[in-house]
Amino acid sequence: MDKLRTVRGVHDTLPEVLDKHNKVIDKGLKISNQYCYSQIETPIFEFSEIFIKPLGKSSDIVTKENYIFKDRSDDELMLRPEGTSGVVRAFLNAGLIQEVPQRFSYFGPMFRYERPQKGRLRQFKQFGIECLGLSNPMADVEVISVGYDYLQELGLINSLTLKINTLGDEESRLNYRKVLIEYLNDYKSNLSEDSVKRLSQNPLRILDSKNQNDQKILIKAPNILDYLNQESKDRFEKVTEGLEALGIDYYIDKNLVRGLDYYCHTAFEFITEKLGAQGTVLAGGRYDGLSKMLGGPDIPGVGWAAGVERLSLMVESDFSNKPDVVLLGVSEEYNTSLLYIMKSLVKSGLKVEIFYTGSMSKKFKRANKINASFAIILGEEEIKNKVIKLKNLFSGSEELIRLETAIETIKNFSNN
RNA sequence: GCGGGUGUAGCUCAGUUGGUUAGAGCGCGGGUUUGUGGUACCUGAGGUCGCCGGUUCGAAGCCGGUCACUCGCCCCA
Repeated sequence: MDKLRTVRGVHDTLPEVLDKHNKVIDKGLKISNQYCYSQIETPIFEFSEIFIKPLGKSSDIVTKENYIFKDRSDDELMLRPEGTSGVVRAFLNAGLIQEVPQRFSYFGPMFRYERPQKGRLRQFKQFGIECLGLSNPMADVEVISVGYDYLQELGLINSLTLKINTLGDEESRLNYRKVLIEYLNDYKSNLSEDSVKRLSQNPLRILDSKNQNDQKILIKAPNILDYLNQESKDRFEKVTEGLEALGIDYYIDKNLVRGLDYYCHTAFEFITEKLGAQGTVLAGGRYDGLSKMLGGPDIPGVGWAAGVERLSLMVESDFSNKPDVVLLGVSEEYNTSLLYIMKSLVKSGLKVEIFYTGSMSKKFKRANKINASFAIILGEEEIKNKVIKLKNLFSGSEELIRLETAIETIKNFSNN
């Protein structure tokens, strides 16, 4: 039995759960399509630089969560840990910079070698959108708005809150970084071990430390919003004004920083209390530098990604695969005829299941169990008279009628 | 990668201070009903007690390791 298991953090998805995933994805495709985002699909692995350069060499995703391997041509490849880099690479590759803006949606599996938890898997699905070629702050608002509508459509918006922040442009960030380091250096001996490490590598990430002592120190830390240059400040104001104009509630979390190098300006997260430690359900931001990091021209972009499994955990399921009609023969010798009948029913658009084995009693019990509405019964009498017996499983009434008549009856019923 | 919890039948769980053939409910199979269901009753199958090792006359229960899940940290969707 032991060898039959899946590898750690990688799960089978059984029909009932997969149905939820698909609904989550379908809603995303539908909403984003209305906003004229077109679906794109990119490979689940790429040359590893495609991810390493934009995400940052020191990022956790690259240093300890990567699935990097060499193929038989000795190329260093990486299973994708996120979708944005691949989409931008594909966009550049296809020469679509001639026609900006471009709006894309995508979904598919991502891979991160992390310690599994509820809502955190090593193979998980993301649905995301990317808007490329627009530096206008209204594009940020548009993208957040698509996310908002999406979560609303899923019926989840009331259990979520939107946090936003700005990381500013490069100049603002460098200025802020300098004062932050100066401030934190005074408390270096009191900071958590992780934060001391980050002080030299990626000081901004100290801001979202959950360590209580770190938090205390951070209360009086300089605020990034005070170190934005005029341009970055104006930009952020336009974004928040835009959200207000659309009636999208948000709160500014000055400590919200994204872990990936490619982010700048707007960063946002929709979070919930309902999933424990993995509360981020949809998150993204602006990544104007990404295209250049990949070796392309300077193309601005904004986007977000949503965790399909996490959203599914919050979504109600009404999965069923119940047939409109079940077919059962008095004995096994009628199964061939039933298969023939099945074809006509399927062609009429009905869902059908045949019960091949068991006694009549067993077959009816099974029909009840799966909640079928009708049964078509075939036996000696029916064959002789070239009819079928149609039984309404709710009322219990039966009639001997022609197959065509039965199809009409069933169709009328299931259309109501 | 770090720390805590859990691991008995397909599912939810009992299993008394270590002591014969490890239990229940639900579900599953067969039957009461050889052309008729949802109820009821009868009956059957299914467990190397996560895995490996140790302690013991004897381990599902104690000890060590390991694997998986879970909660938190880290990080993120």
